[in-house]
Amino acid sequence: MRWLQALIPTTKEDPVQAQVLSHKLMLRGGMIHQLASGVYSGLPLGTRVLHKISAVIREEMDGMGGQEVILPILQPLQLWQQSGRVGQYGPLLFRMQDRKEAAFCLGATHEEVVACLLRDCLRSYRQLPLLVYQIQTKFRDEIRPRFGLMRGREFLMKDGYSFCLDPQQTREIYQRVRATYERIFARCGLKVVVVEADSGDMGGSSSHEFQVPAQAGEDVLIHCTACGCAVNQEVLGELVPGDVNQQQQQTECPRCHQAAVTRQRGIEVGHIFDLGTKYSDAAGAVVQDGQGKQVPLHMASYGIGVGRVAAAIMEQNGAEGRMHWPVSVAPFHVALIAVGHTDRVRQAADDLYVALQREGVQVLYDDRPERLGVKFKDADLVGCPLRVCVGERGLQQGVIELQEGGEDSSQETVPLQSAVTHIAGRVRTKQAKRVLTHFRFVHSLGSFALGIGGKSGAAVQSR
RNA sequence: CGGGGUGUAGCUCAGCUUGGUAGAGCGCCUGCUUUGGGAGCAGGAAGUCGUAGGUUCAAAUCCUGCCACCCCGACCA
Repeated sequence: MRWLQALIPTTKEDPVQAQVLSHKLMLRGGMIHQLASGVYSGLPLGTRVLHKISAVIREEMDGMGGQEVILPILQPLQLWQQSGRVGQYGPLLFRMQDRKEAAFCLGATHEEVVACLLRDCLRSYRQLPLLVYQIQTKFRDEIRPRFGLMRGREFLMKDGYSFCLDPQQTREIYQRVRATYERIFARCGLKVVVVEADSGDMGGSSSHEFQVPAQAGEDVLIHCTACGCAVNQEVLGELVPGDVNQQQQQTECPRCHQAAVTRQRGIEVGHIFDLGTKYSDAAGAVVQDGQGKQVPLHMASYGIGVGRVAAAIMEQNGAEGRMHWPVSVAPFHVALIAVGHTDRVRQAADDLYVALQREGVQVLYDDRPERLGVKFKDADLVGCPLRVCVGERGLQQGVIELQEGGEDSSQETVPLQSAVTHIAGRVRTKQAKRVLTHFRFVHSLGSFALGIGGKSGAAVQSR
């Protein structure tokens, strides 16, 4: 993308509305634009990041046998009445009526909808375990939207739902999704901790949150080095005394009562729930098992806040006026900067821009007639993993300059002739590192869960 | 929903106390000079002062209602 004509409205100053780092960076970097409280437009850069994160999620979910679907955003309110969630969840729902004055709401989550879907469309227990997911905008009339994409009233979420024959099968899938989630976040360059959580209005027996430790986090995480428990403070039903902002301070563990508790703030980027049969019962979602008996489907649900992941990455990898994206989710691989305005520089930069793209490298080419300082400051904000400068000074020696993202990375020179292969190679290496760390293979859910290939039906029956 | 705060140009703000009909910096447009970390000079475009009403000869300024946004609490991906 050529910067001159791109919609990237960077700003020199922090917008007043933003308090936390990720929000400031997103606004200053021209990634998002606020329309109303908790409602944002995604500008080209922000949209690209959300797409990249979504792509990682899709790869991993598909890789473990998940099937992507698109569930309706427009939902009959009646569904929520049947599941009994209008009560607690009610105020969070955006409601509306159709022309016949029938009550509808916008999808805040899809347990009800997907339970109905499976009730009608599941043909045989042989299809189980089944995992469907979608990546879609969710609507919640939050009491207090804040911090940009961290808590919006309209936000992009990946929600997944598994259906099993029994609790045991659900536990297996649950554990596998948990492992998949850890891979997803690792590929996004995030350090996460998994904590026990409160399942809240969602219902069900057990739930875990994926928390990114960060000052800007809205949750407080408790970790006990003695008993090993890691929980969200809200689970304990009591406040652990002391100052959250003093990480080193150790207090008594509410579980094992040893003074070995550390606490930190966290951003909840994912949450998984073992739901039992709550929604299946409400929807009448049953299946005939191997003995011909009607049994309710056992359900679990799995969420990831896509925008929140982006915000969390920025909290972890950003600084004032500066971002550094991991290649996997960066808006562009390379920021290409034309230094100076001579014909020779322009020609060389133009050529490099075209050649790199031909090699599959995603390039943000700053071709604006701006001064260098302006281009560098903006490049700092956008935070591409690699920065390439083409300038008169280098061209005289037949080289361009290459720099890794990040604050104090050193600069190296690369001969112009080998620049394309060198840069493309560097991008591939950075990507490969992640792929190798997270090696995986595609297989069906059933065969994995049962530890054998093929005859999943028979195996379920023998259980 | 309770408590606090803010609404004036695309952005950050001054002007309001003491009413007299709107300003600065940044950004944007034109020209010249600059050009290796947010340039200089000259010229220019841009605002129903959140909104509705009231007081007044006269309201950005005083009064009342409403709305929006931000911050602190409950909520969540």
